[in-house]
Amino acid sequence: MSETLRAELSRVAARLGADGLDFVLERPRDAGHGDLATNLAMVLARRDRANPRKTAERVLQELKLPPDLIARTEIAGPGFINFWLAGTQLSAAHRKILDADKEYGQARWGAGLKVNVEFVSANPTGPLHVGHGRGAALGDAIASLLQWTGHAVTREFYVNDAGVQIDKLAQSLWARVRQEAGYPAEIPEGGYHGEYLRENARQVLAQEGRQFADLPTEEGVRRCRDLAIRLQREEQNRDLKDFGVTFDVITSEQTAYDSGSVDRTLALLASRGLTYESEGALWLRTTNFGDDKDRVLRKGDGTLTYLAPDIAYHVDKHDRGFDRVIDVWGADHHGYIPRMQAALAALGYSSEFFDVELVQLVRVVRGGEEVRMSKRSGEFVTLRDLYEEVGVDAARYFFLMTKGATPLDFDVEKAKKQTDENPIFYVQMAHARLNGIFRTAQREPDSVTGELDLGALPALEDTELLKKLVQFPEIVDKAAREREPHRVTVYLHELAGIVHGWYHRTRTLGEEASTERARLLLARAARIVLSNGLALLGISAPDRM
RNA sequence: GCGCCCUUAGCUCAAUUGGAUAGAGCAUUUGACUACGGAUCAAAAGGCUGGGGGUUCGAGUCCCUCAGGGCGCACCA
Repeated sequence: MSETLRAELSRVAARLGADGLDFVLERPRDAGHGDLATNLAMVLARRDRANPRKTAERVLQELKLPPDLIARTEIAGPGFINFWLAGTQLSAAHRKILDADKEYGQARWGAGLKVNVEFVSANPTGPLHVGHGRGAALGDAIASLLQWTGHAVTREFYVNDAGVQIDKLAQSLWARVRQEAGYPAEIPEGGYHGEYLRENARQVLAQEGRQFADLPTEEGVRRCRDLAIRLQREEQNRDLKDFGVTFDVITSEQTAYDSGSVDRTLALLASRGLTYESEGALWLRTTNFGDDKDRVLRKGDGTLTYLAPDIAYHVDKHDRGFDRVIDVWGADHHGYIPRMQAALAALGYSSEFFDVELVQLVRVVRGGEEVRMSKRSGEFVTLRDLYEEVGVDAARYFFLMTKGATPLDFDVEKAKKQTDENPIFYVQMAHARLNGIFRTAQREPDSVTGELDLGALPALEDTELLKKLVQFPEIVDKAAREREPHRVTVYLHELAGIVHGWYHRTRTLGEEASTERARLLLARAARIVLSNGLALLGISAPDRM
């Protein structure tokens, strides 16, 4: 509907001698300013150094609008032109909700684009903590948003199963195995002290037999390496699965070494003249591409830095045919972005290819006090601790309430409360209440069909609700473009507020037949939007609570 | 010292990416249950958007500057 209006406004702009003028047509913040508003007259007036309100009058004179599109216009404020949509537009929009049903809110503008969303990618050295949880909720929701807008999405997890931290892990597990078998042993310097490795050690002894602890150190550590990675990965996968997050592809750093992909990438960079030797190390000329210093790929001792396999990994994603690659990283890695961008630019990839979404730190708070320790990990609060206490729905909702770039205080007490202090119940209850209407009426929501008769909806609340529902696709669209799932969360909370108010002040069952039918149609549409929005965020929409 | 992010109501956060009178929830005060779920609703109060300057019809949003907080500044990952 807004496309028609936009086209007509462009035509008028051209006619007034301003072809291709950049103006905005948008839904005003304030409902009192109409359904759509444009600043066209103000932009025109600036160019002509004219009075914007006078210009607005001229625009309105030129504007030819079909009466079934726009019911009313006005000139307001400094020169805005406000439009009120005709009722036929609203009932048509309502029909779209029922027709699309579970797919309402989806769009196709991303069709043909292959997108890789890589998130969590925790080191396999311990349980996932709450920060990973935020990354998981955010990455999963971004992936869903991109799917909803037509993109072909792959959810990917990258395992750093090579490098020194894995050596430490192997040595730590081996030490725990020896301890469990009754031998004196110490966790090495910089090793992992968490309780979970004791559990793993017991598992290993149970699986492999007690004589495992008597292996020569070298062999014991070597076998502990594989065992530790496998056990940690299995646990992480369980934690994620129970959190409602699954991955399409899991890529291992070690595999990149083994397959020669790292060597090929180094050769590729060298063949393009992007590397040089200095002070015994191999450097990448990232400064030519916006980084503030060149970066080491191979250290003086002959081993590779983390950057080398990481570039290889992104080359691999490129070679797999992705048009866009989105990495969700912890904010503490932000300093790493320029060098990765520089490396990929050096390889000639489009600047649109690679993008990073940063997730800021999560502080877990209980009654105003920061919680630092988990019984399990001994160092940090695990993701599982968190969602087992507050529930998966509440955890995901809280993670998606704010944008990832702002630090988050996760208040455990608040998320647990089944009261009005907890926004997740507010939204879910709106859905459950709507369902309650159908339950009381003993009708399936899907059985209420037909055209929405606006004349049978006398209350202001009816129109307010309908207009809010119709905004949903726009919200999804924006959230997907900006990669900001919290826009959906905020919208759902607002919608829930409108649903509660509508429910409280109007009645459905027992009203005059035409009104009852119209309100049931409205309730069905609201139920669809709430349920779709929650589904998008990976949160359940209960029929009763 | 340099770089990035953040700073909005007492608290936790929004604000259609430069739009009109900066909005919600919680907390506070007041009111509403013989009606589809009161886990709700309605109302009041709460703001120099950290301070200062600039850009323009118009700034929470862009630029400069200062202050406070976080995170980076590796031949760690």
